[in-house]
Amino acid sequence: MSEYVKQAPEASKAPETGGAGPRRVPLTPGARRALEAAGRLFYERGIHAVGVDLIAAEAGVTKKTLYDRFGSKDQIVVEYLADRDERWRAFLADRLERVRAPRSRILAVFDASRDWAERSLPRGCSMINAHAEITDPAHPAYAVITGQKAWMLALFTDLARALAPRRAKSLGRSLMLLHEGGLVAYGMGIFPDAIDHARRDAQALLKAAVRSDG
Amino acid sequence: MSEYVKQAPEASKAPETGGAGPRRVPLTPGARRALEAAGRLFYERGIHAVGVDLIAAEAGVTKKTLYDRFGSKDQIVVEYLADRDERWRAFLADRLERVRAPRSRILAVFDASRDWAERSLPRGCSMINAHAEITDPAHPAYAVITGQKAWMLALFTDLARALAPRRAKSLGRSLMLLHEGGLVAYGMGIFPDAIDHARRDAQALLKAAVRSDG
DNA sequence: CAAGGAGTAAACAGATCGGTCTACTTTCGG
DNA sequence: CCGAAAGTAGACCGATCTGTTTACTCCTTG
Repeated sequence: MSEYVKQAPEASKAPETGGAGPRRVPLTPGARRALEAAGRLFYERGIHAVGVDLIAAEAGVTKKTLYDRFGSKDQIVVEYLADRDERWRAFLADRLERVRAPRSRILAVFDASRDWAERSLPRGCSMINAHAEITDPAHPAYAVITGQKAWMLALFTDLARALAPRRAKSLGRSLMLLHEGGLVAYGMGIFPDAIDHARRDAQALLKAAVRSDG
Repeated sequence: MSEYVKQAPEASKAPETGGAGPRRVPLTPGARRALEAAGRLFYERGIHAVGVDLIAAEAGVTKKTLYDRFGSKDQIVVEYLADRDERWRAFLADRLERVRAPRSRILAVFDASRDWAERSLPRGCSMINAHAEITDPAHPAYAVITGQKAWMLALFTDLARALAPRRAKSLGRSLMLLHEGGLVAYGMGIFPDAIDHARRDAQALLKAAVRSDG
């Protein structure tokens, strides 16, 4: 892998859709198939374990197309993570739109995570997994990973503010801990229904928080 | 990497020290240095990102010695994880020996994790990280990873039993969630002092659990 | 109709991967 | 004193890795 210099030739335009972050490459049909294949393979087997030749073969695309569109494997990794993040945020936003009560909105995040997790292999959170493989903070994908977690923490904190404003910061962090714990326990198969268990614990936590907040 | 067939030539003896698991190779001076180097490199950079040539060079050992002792890179990975697990259990046992009150013993696990984490790079739990890279359940290291998490869950459940016997199973899982969440949040730098925060949440949880258990 | 964007097919390059091998040296216990 | 264990030094193997290149084919659009 090159030293993070390469971007796709036509990159560095496109409007900001969600959070900040490097790049998005225009998705031609071939690029779209490549990204879909890369996403599946990266998630199932790990990033380092999947080569560009395999991605190209699975996508029914030549390596030239891969490099014409993305410029480097590192950029494919960035697109993979940014794409998953974007999808997750859209999925979650849709779930949250339908719920009004502050307490239910918080629990809806856990429900969304459970449903999201159950629609693919039980391999847990792609950001946590990617963080285990990408150890260099200068890697362009690193910001996507930490940005996703920072966004989730901010979300929990915001949701907590509507429920217990004085304890929002601490409560947000506690919810984050339960949520991350649920994702990991689910991904590693430590015990069954881990995300549901985390949800129940969150529910108890919220009850106590409301009681003790002004 | 070979298909998991290779073990060190002299393997498959040595008494069971801790939990079950595939095997420990006798540690000659060269093998010890190699394992120390491999452990540091694997943890800091990830398993797939570290080659056997680098391990040999950092350990001041030739590749022949590596393969005479371990037989394969896969076996080095197994030794790396089993060694860390063994060390962690010894470290934790020492901490637990000094505490008697059931509630304090549970909190001592969080304290031990915090201290253990702070003595190395903030890269979180080596088992969680390894699980992100080793995706094949047939890999000999997989049992070490899942075995470690199962052991931790059993530990939390046992400790919980002394405090709230009727809720031990559920309480053990809740503690596990907080603990794993703390490890991940710490490893990814999501917010400061994550393990301490998890400890505080565990403390509150224990208070409530005692109140509602027989 | 001409030009350019998107793509296929496939060879190629250089580096690195895990792993093997030969030849020689050092150390130590029976 | 001798043989086995543990090690160094370093060449070597085939496979795979990321990335590049040449030559050609579609298809769309001005």
